[in-house]
Amino acid sequence: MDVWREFEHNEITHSGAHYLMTVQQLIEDQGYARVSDVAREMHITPGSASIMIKSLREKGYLEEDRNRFLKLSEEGNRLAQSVWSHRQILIAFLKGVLHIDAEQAEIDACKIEHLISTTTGERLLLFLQFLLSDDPHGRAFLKSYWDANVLSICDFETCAVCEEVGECLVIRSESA
Amino acid sequence: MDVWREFEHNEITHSGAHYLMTVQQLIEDQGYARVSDVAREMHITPGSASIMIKSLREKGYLEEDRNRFLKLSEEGNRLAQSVWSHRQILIAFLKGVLHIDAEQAEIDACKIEHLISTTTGERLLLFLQFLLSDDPHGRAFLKSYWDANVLSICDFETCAVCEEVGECLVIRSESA
DNA sequence: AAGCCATGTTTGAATAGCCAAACTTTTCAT
DNA sequence: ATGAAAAGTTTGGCTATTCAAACATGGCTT
Repeated sequence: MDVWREFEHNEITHSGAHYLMTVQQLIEDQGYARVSDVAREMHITPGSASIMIKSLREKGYLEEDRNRFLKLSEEGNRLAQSVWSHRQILIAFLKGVLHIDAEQAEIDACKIEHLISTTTGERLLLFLQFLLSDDPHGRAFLKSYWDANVLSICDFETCAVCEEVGECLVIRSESA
Repeated sequence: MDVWREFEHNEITHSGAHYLMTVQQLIEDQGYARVSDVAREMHITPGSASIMIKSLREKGYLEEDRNRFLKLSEEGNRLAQSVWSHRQILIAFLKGVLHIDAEQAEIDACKIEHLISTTTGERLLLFLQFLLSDDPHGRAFLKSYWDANVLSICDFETCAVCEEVGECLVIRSESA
C-alpha cells in the first residue's frame, strides 16, 4: 500500500468539510442556511456553492427542506463536529504548547484538521488534558520547557492551553 | 483573508513533494534516478511521471543531465529535506509521545508533512528535544502521562521518541 | 400587472493529477 | 546494422473544485 496515495482517501475533502462547518455555523448564528448564505459566507460564487452543496446532498451529508433551507444530516453533523474539534485541539496545541502565533496556528490547524485520524485527535486531546490535570508533572514540565526555550512565561491561571482545552472538553461532552 | 482557502497555497503539492523525495531516495539507493525509475518506485504510470517531472523541472526543483538522469536543484533539495524532516518529527511525536500505532502514524504524518509551516516544524522539534533533554521534568512528565493513560511504560534507554528525535537531529546537522 | 431583485441552477473554461494507450526515441545484443 | 526491449512523451479522458456568465424562478413593490 502506497502511503503517499492515502492523501486523497479521506472521509471528506478539505472544501467539503468547510461547507459543512459553514452550514452549521450559519444555522447557529442566524437560524438558517441557504445556498446563497453559504456562498456569501465562504466568499465563493453561488454557482460553485450550488454544485458542491448538491454533491454533499447526494453524499448524504446535507438535507434541504421544502423551502430550500439546508441542514446537516446526522452523518454530516458527526463529520463537521469531528473536524471542528480537531481544529480546536490543534490550535490549542500549536498556540498553547508550541507558542506558534495565532494566525499561523489557525492556518496550520485548518490545513490538517480533516486529515488527522480520529485516534490522533483523541490522543492529542488526552495529552493536552493531562498537561493541565492535577498531576503536577505536566505543569512543571511546561514551565521548565518554556523557560528553557525563552518562549514565554505562562501564568497557569490564564494560559491559552487551559482555556482552549477547556473549550474542547465542553464541546466533546455536549456532542456525546 | 479566508483561512480555509490557504489549503491550496503551499510551497509544494503533496504529490510534488513525493516526487522530489523519491528522486532523492533513488539517488541515495541506486545512484541515479530516471523518469521510469521514479514511476516504478511510486507505482504510477511513466506518462504521469513524465508530465509531473517536466513541471517540476520548469518550476526549478529538478534538473536533468544530457543522459536524462535527474537530480534535485538546490531549491528542490531544500524542499525535500524540509518535508522529510517534518515527517520524521511528526512520526516521532505521534508514535513516541502519543503512542499512535506505526502504520497510522505514518499515514497521518505523510498527509500533513508538507502542510505544516516551517515554524511549527521547528517548534515541534524543540519540544521533542526538550522532552528528552537533561532537564528531568520532561521524562518525569512523559512517564506520569503514560502511566496515567495506561498507554505503555517507557524504558527511556530504548524508547522510540529518543531514537527518532535523535535521527532528526542527525539529519538537521548534516544538512546545515 | 410590470418589472426588478434575490435566489438558484446550468454551462463552459481553467487547474491539478491520475490513467490508458498510442507513439517516438534510445540503447543494446546479435 | 537490424530489430526488439526499454525509456520517454503525447493525447484524450476522468475527477474535483473553482470562476464567470447566462439563464430560470419566485415574490415583492409600485
